[in-house]
Amino acid sequence: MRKLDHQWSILEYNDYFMVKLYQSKYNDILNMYKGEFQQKGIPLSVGSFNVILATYIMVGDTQSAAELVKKMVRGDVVPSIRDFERTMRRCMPHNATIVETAKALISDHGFTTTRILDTNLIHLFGEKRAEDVRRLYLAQKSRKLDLSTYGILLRGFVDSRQIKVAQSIYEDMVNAGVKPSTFVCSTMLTVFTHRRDVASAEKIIQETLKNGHELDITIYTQLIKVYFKARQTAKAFHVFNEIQKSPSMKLNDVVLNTMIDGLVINREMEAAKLLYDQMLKSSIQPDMVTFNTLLKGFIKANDHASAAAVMTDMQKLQLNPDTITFTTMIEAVLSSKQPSSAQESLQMLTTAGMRPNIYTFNAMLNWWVKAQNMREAERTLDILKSPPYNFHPTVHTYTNMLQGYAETMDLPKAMQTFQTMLRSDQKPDRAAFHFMIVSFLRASRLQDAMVCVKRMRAMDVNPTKDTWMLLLDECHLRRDWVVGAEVVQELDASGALMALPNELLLYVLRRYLDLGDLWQLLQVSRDIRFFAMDTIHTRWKFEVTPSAETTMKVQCRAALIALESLSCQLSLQTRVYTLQYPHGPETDLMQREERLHQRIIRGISSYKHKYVLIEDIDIRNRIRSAVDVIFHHAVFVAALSRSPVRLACTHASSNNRALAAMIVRLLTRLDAAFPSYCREITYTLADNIKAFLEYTGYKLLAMNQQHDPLVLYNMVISACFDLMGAAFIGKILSESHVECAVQRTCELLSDDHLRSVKRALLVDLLEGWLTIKRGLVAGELCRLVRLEIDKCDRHGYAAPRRQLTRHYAALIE
DNA sequence: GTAGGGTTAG
Repeated sequence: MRKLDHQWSILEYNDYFMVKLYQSKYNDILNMYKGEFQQKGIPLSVGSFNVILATYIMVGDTQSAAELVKKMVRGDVVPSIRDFERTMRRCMPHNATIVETAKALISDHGFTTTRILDTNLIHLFGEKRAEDVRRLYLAQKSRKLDLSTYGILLRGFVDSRQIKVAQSIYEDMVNAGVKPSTFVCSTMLTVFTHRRDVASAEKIIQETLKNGHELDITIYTQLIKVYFKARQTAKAFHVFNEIQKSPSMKLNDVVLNTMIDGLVINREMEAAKLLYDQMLKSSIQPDMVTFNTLLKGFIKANDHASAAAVMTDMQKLQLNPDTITFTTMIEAVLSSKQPSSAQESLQMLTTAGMRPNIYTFNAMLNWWVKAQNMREAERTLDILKSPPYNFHPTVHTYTNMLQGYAETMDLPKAMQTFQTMLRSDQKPDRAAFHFMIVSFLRASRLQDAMVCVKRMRAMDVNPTKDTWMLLLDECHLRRDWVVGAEVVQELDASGALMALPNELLLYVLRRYLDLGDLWQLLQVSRDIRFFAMDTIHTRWKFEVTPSAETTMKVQCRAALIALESLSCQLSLQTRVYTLQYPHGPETDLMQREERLHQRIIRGISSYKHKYVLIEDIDIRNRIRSAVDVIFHHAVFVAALSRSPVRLACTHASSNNRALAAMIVRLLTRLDAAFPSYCREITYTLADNIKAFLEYTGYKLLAMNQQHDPLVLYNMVISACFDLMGAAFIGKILSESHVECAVQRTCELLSDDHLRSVKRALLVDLLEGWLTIKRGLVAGELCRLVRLEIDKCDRHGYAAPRRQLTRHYAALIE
């Protein structure tokens, strides 16, 4: 192998080491290295370094391995993870663990040197191994890195489209007190442009200037772009003027193209054309970028004459349309030519001498998707994947397909595409997940859509407000509160709830959540307590902040909210089951109801006044306050919970009556719980009804006839009437109490335009409550009510008779 | 190691 008198070059030593390593002859390697190699003072090369390091690892001499790496801190050879892996692929292709060990050694002992760290990062980014870098970074994160290292990291992640990671590394950099260079500034401007974050862009510009760096025209160009993207045209023009005024900068084609594109983005085609005309007359002539930008704008604005004029100008300058031109125009071209197949549409390109790239294919594919022709979209996908193109589908390719399958409701294909996407190592982005979610929702698979959301969030991809909205709307539509609660939970956990625009937050709270849910939120989520309280305040108009005076009321309110939801379940089940309580599935509900009654009773009686003598008075007052709250809840709060939509459905009035019955059961229970305060509840209730009717009178006086707020108003009065009827059946109110109220109501509603309301109320009272129970003596009252109904009829009203239900009388007892 | 144009929901 070795010729006499021939001095080996480093390459020959390399070969020797590598062959020996392949043969696992570690001693030969070490003898040669420690002997002849070092005696002759031959400088280590990358290749031999890798072999020696591998040898130390193989013989278990970690100490020497670490020393070797540390020795490299001074010198020209850089220990590189990438290079080590390359050597190992040749020498030890079957050893899977050695690379990991070497990686750890290099990063532990080498990365303290900026030069070694930087080179490794550049190597890894060069191989598109951003994920590896991210893991390495997390290990280094705790210490302050060199400015150059930050620069490489930021640029690497921006180039691999990991904008979020770049942004968080920049935050680390700022926190470590490292000031930006122009390179970092430029890199971060791309991030801020992407995010439309003007404030951060301006801040980093100031920081860089403060650091004594001179900002060149490239940075200013980027700044122009940020402003345009963030819809701040005036500021963009300001920078443009600064460039023109500055003696150190010279206006060029890139700046002008950026300006034109910015105007196009902002749909300012007049201004864009003006700039373009000036350009034609100036020494800076338009180029392909200029033409493609203008074409995009005119096509988007549906100005085909101007687009054609641009094409003519292009020819005059002897420039030919390129692939980008074609991609820009492809939608317009295909729509006018209406090809019948993928093959045909491709032909149109190739005969024009175009060689499509992946962008072109994606645009073409998307045209078929939009035409809802998935067969041809699939064919396009096949063509782009096969020879002679052999393109790899991108996220956009898959996402376009997903959109098509979502719209054509082809869930199996959508799921299949999603799987293919994951297998091909393409990370689904928010749009991909969005269409998967749409696919599931269209197939009525809310639960699976939810799984998607969770998976999405686990991958650190956040849905936009539109995706959240879609999910919420679907839950709302299907009245699926179980999944709905999960959505709100995820929304809350994602931190997006508070970041949502107020409009959406209030939508969630007002339209989506019931009073019961809001009540939960008061206790569960501190962040949204303020909003929940405000919503309860403005929509349901009652106090929720506990204080010395209100604690009992707030507790009472909580129990009432729970009772309300109980009564809904009850009325649903009584339709199917028995009229009497103690059998069947009702029993459990009744026990829960009893527990809630107990809570209210305890709330009233647990209070001990410090002056024993007046305790008596306090309990009386507290019973009165409790009944006030109960009345308010039954008439105002519950009435507002019944939306007009709910009222229109058949079960609505049955729900209302169930609630009235439930309230009267509670009052009866209270009556029994405080026997020494005989009739206190009756008096308070009667007082409340009286006050309510007076209030109603004033309301009616103030009300504008044209506005007709009676829809809602009618619900409030009818809630009071239901309560009154139920209380009469439950013997909380006497015949004379009801009679007074009826008389007063008839006076209030004597106007012609209110007659229909009046009649409906009276009929409901008579047929829904007064006459449903045998043996109930209400002769006078019934006569009065019938008389009033007759009066209405004589004025020309004959409403259809209602079906009677006798369930509710049974429910009160 | 720095700047400009083409593909995706709502």
